[in-house]
Formats: sequence, C-alpha cells, structure tokens
Amino acid sequence: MPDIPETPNKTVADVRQAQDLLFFGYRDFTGAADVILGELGLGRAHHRALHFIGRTPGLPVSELLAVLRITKQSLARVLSELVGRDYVAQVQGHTDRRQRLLRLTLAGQALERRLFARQRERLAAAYAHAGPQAVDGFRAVMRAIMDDSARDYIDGATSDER
Amino acid sequence: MPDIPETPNKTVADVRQAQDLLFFGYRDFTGAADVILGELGLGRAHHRALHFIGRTPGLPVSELLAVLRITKQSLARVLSELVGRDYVAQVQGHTDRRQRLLRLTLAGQALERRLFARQRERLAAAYAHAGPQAVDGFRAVMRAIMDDSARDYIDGATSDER
DNA sequence: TCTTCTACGTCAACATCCCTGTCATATATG
DNA sequence: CATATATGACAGGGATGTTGACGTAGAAGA
Repeated sequence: MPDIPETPNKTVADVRQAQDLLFFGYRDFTGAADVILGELGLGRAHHRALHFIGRTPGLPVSELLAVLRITKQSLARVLSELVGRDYVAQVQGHTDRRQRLLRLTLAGQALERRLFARQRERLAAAYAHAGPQAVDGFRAVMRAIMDDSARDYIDGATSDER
Repeated sequence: MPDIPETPNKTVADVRQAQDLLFFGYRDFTGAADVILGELGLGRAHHRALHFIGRTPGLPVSELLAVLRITKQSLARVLSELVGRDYVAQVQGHTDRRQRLLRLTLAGQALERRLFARQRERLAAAYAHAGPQAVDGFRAVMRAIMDDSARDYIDGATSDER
C-alpha cells in the first residue's frame, strides 16, 4: 500500500500529532473539573449538560439532545438528577407549551461557576502563554475540524434568552 | 459573588467558547473513525490503544497505562481483544523479561491506517482551510492546555523502536 | 372537530468502558 | 532468600451510552 503519493509523510506526522494534541488537551482540560464533580457524585455528562444549559438559558430538551448528540434516555437520567438536586429548572414553553425550557437555578449557576473556575485557570494560563495570535489560530483550526452543524450552532447561539 | 474584578467578562466568554470548541472539535474528530470501529465491533478504547502502540512500537504495558491513565483492568480487556484478533503482538522484553512489549501486527497497522485515513481527511481539510499560521497557534494552545507530563511525553516520544 | 405529528417522559434491557480490590505468576534486584 | 516490579486474571460495580416500546399533552393541518 503505497501511501507516499497521496499522503506525504508530513501529513501523516501532522495527523498523529493532532491526535496526540487533541487527546491530551481534551483529557486534561475536561479533567480539570473532575475533582469537584467527584465530590458531588456527578459525572462529566452532568457537566456537559450544565454547560450547555448555562450557555443557552431556556433551551428546550430537544435542542439539548441535538447538541449533545445522545439519546433521550441517556439525557433523561442526567437531567432528572440535575432537576432533582435543584441545579436545573424546567419551565413550560410559552409559545409551545409541550416544551420544557431548561435553565440553571441559582445553585446550578454556582456549581457551574465552580467547575468553570478550574477550567478557566488552565485555559487562561494556556492562552497567556501561547499569545493572542496563537489563540486565533487555535480557534480557526478547532472550528474547521468540527462538523458544519456544530460550527453553525456555535455561531448562532449567543446567550439570548428565549 | 462578584466575579467582575477577578474575572473579566472577556475571559469568561473565552472559556465558554473554548469549552464549546474542544467539545465539538474533539467529538467530531474522534467520531470520524467510529464508522469503521462500529463495523468491526471495536470501540474508541481500542482505537486509542492502537494509536499509542502504533506511535511508539515496543512500548511496555506499564507505559501505555501511564499514557492512557486508565487502570490495568480496563486496559486488559481492550488489549486482550486486540491481541486475540491479531492486531497487536506482545513480545517479551529483552532487558527486562517481565515486560511484554507491544507493537502492531501487519493487520493492526492496516487497521490503524484505515482509522487514520478518516481523521486525516478531516484534519487535512481543516489545516488547509485555517492556514499554517493558525496551525502553529493551534499546536501552541493545545500544548499549553495539557498537563506537563503529557507535554513531556509528546516531546520525548518519537517513533523510536525499543 | 378529527386526525396526525411533535415534544417530552418513562420503562425494560443491554453494551461499553471505566473503576476498586484481590490474588497469582514470573522475573528483577538487593 | 526477601522484596519489589510487570503483568495477567477474577469478582463486582458504576457511569454513560444504546434500541425499542409506550403514554401523554399539545400543536397543526384536513
């Protein structure tokens, strides 16, 4: 299998390196919040839900499902626990009353801030170390790696209330 | 809780954005290989093991454990399956015969290349779109985000045989 | 109004991947 | 020989994901 003509060695090395970078970077960035999550008996799935609810207050369940790309049942377990512990509140939609619009409670906001703080420390240090130009490059590459739908979501979703 | 003095809004927005970028970017990059893995009845854990074994042929089990940061039992299941399917070969260490040095078989190399190809397409397009300067920035930021130990590993581990 | 579609919740059953704890074996090392 | 290390294996459990089926409330069109 000659992969030299189609795939220069440089590209191969690039991809291997990118795999490494993404694996370690993602692991250590997300892992920064694990201590707090562990204390509370929560997992990363809870963190992800808190993040996206905090990011877009008032989003309906269906949208959160689409963003996380997990099934309704997987989310239900996580979400019911977050609601049960009073981190997340559900209110009936105004235009469509079938919807349950999700938002963080005050306790949920406080928790998310705690989780956030750990990741903030790490990221702020990394950004400062790499410099603003590198940060722009990081953003450009990460945006280009993800699916179109994810990129659209990031672009469209401001912190607008619904 | 006044977070304005210590944490400017700009930083807060940066961290939120970085969470989004890393979540979607990592998900879609790793997900690129899922189709092939699914066909073979393998999971991402297998892919990670194949990647790091292919990257550093002849590494002992203990080192793979340290890199992946999972327990011996978690790895054992994955590894025994890869060995059973003849994707990975174990050879006794020469200097320390207790060690089982891991390397990919020819079938393992072929599989890893297939998985690799999917991620390569996505990454090559992203790198081309973002440009070389952005790629440098991406690398700098990802390196700065990860733990020191991970950065050391990346720096030290070339594709040297052992 | 009646029918159909949509948004959501829930239950059962199961798969993957991770964990802790314990024990055994082979080999290295002092 | 005693101890430490590298690895393998077993029991049991937990978090997170899956598919499939069913029910209810409400929206939306014929």
